[in-house]
Amino acid sequence: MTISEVSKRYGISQDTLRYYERIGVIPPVHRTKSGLRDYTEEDCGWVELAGCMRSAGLPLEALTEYVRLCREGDLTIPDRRKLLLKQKDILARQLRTIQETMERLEYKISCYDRAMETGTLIWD
Amino acid sequence: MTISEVSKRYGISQDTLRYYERIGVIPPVHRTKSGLRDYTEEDCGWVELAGCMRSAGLPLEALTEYVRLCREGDLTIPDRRKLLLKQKDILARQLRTIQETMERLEYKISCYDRAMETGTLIWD
DNA sequence: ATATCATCTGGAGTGCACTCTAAGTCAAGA
DNA sequence: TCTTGACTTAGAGTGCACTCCAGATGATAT
Repeated sequence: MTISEVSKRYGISQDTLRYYERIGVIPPVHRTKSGLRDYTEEDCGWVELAGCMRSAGLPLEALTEYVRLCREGDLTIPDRRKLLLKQKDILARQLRTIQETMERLEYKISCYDRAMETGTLIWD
Repeated sequence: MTISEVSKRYGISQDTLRYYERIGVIPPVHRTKSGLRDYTEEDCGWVELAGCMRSAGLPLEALTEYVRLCREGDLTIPDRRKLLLKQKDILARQLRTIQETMERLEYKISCYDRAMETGTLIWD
């Protein structure tokens, strides 16, 4: 699979795919004899994981560290588990923050709804 | 209220408070005769709102635009409502993304849990 | 009055995550 | 074979949201 195909498949730019590989967010990608990237399904799996984690806002650093541990072998399984647990906790906190902010927005929107009906803006 | 008190109260650095005011994320803050910032409760309300929206990851641009509309008067109420609705939709999408990523992380963590018990890592 | 600490402004610097550029190599069709 | 378009690298540039700095002024305690 070429880089342009992978780019389209996951909605990640070619530049970003090369960048991710360069800094270790994904492991080195398989190449053709002439040096062109030729993504295997496994390579694609790493791209998809990176895209998933990034879309949730997790930092590239956490991904590079995870990839590093995976490449080091089974002895790092407890460390990998701990790393993922930490990122999950970060997301759980972010989830609550977003929920609170959404409620806040919904309240303000409802005030504007009423204001547009009655012509009077009543606040907080 | 001094800037250092507001900084402590909301966990936002003094530099950031000045920056937010400068670019219009909050309206101009009341000053003492000698030019020092002297936050009223209303000023604090804007700071708190900015902190809330930022903690959820909304861009400063949306906040400056909202503040600009508020300062323009009641005619902008429909625009303000629309703006908040748009930000709420962005958060709703982000919420789903985070939930999906958390499920993904939970699955991987459960695989590692099993691997640490049985000594065998079974994937996807 | 003086020393010390907080605050002020304008502008420069930082970190993150891309994103673009230049100059070169590779591959497929006419 | 030639041309066109995709791909390669290293390195520079961008946008966002701060964050820091220098030099000046204000406020407070001795």
